[in-house]
Amino acid sequence: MAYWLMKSEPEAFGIDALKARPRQIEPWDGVRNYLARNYMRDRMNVGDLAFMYHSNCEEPGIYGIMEIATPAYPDPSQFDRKSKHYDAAARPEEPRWYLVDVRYKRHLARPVPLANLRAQTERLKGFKLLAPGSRLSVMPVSPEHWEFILALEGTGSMR
DNA sequence: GCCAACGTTGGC
DNA sequence: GCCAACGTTGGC
Repeated sequence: MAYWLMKSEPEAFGIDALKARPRQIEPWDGVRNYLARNYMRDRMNVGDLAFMYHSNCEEPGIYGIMEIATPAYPDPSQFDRKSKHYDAAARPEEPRWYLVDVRYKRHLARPVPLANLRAQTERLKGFKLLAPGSRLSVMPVSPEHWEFILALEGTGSMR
């Protein structure tokens, strides 16, 4: 089993919205970055776990845990002219963008803010989220980093 | 194939 | 709202 981190803007779709879905499942659509796509399409498996990271908000950080609920399949929004994720270059017989469905697992008891992650330069060495200028919206998390971040969950502010 | 221009991301 | 970093586009 592998671990992941997936970013979302909570104003658009956050952990609360995922929990509120009827089956607590949602397609993770709109990813338009090739590396992020490749992670979903080629390396994710059903049952993998992912942190939900909230970006572009008052307190960026990790807020919840999701489970990968489906294998990757073509993102329907690429073919939808009315979608803001529409891609005129994508054709059904040759899809360009893929997604997975995610299922709500739980909220973190206490969110782990980005600032707290940044303070852990030693233990989180190599974590892609903390790489300068990193904007990847889907990235792998090593088992060691996953466990360490979960250990931060209950600790509140690290300051 | 280079690279400048452009659009987007996302912390602050 | 600012702006730095990054990915993509398109002219040449």
